[in-house]
Amino acid sequence: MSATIKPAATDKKQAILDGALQLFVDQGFHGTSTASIAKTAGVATGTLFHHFPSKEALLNHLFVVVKQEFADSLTHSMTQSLSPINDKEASLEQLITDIDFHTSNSISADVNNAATLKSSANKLWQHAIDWALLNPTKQKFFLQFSLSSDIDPEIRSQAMNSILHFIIELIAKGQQLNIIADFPITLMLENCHGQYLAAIRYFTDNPQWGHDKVHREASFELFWRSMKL
Amino acid sequence: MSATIKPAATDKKQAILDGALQLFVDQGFHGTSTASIAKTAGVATGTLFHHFPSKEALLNHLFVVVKQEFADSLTHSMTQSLSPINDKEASLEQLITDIDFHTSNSISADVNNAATLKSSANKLWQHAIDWALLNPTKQKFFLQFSLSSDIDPEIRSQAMNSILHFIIELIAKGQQLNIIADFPITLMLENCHGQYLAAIRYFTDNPQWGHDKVHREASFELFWRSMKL
DNA sequence: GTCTATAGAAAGATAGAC
DNA sequence: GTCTATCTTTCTATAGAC
Repeated sequence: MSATIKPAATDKKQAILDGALQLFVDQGFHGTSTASIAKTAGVATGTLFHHFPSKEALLNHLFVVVKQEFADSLTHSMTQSLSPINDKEASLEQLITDIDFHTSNSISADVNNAATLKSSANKLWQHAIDWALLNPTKQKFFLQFSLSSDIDPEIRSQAMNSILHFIIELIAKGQQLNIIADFPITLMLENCHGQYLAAIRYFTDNPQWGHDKVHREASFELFWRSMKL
Repeated sequence: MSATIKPAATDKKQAILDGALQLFVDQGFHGTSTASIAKTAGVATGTLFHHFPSKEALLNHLFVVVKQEFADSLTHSMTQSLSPINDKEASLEQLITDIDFHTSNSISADVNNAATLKSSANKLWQHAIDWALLNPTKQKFFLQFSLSSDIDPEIRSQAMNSILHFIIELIAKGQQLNIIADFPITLMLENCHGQYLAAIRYFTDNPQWGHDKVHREASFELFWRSMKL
């Protein structure tokens, strides 16, 4: 339901995940019965418990899947815009390594100044907002369940760290280059996350400004002003 | 009821509210049974439904009470630090009016420059963080239920607007005085809210920095850099 | 106002046929 | 893999004594 083009949910397991996502967002976890999930997905309750051992397992699996989808979208946009030269898969780790050890290279020369780093950060920021606007239900799912006690703590911290890890490293490198302010890094990470959540809440609450250049750029400027040196 | 010293919960209604707050935060709304609330409060289930017509009504009442307590604490701190001269009750509306129409007065002279406005904003920011640190359960309650579909939408928007209204006006006045950047005001409000949530999440997750001057000032600096012109 | 006892509905999960 | 049917537990809310 949420993706633009999809090879039809011949798979009933996917239909269960899709239905659960929508119902969990609308009614909460405990407010949604397994019977209603099965009905929405067009399957029987027995089928749901064939694919997932329990209701909790279904929620945790859904959380990991959606977080991974978001992370993949971000990393994909970064490798596209920052390392189009490399024929091998250009990972974020590689970008960071470039900045760290080869500050006179051609690639890192592109990012080793404030103006270009700001431009790169802007692209990443705008892409993250685009993803939220294209996936409003998944975005609401994050807002509701990222802090929820319904998610297994291990699953949550694991999913969170894997996604935010590359942002931590980027901030650290920006500080070493004297481009990013040198406040405590975990505080800056939390602040970065908080400003992102605020931005997507604003744009989903006010869809008319979602593609307005002034508002989109303003949301990035607010973010960048707090981060830059 | 909520202040530091409390006349003991002789009132069973208050005991129900206290127990519900703790259990809703720990287990979620639908994850908490009315029986467990009554047991925690040391009363019978019949007593709970004598004071509240339904479980939903209990949650909504709790939401309004806690939000109001937070708002009262903020407004009280502002009237103390900004208008100690006035013998009449110094309201926020009055402060804003002072800035607006009497820019050459003695009171408004205190705030009609960037340095003093920054100092006032800092006091407000630090007080808001202190409140969250002194009331960790209520702070978690906000994080979990401010966006939850379990709260009646009318109750929520009413409670939110009444609290954030004076911040909206302060930002608007700061913009008129060319002290605050003139991005769209509702975007700035949402950003302000997001940065506050990020800060209290950081300090509750890392209690060791809760009273560290460097970290506390850093959290304000991050906020102020994005807001100032 | 507060309690005990319970009604009536709905929940998560399972068994077994196909 | 998917279904129907059902078991057992737990839930919200009420009734009525004190």
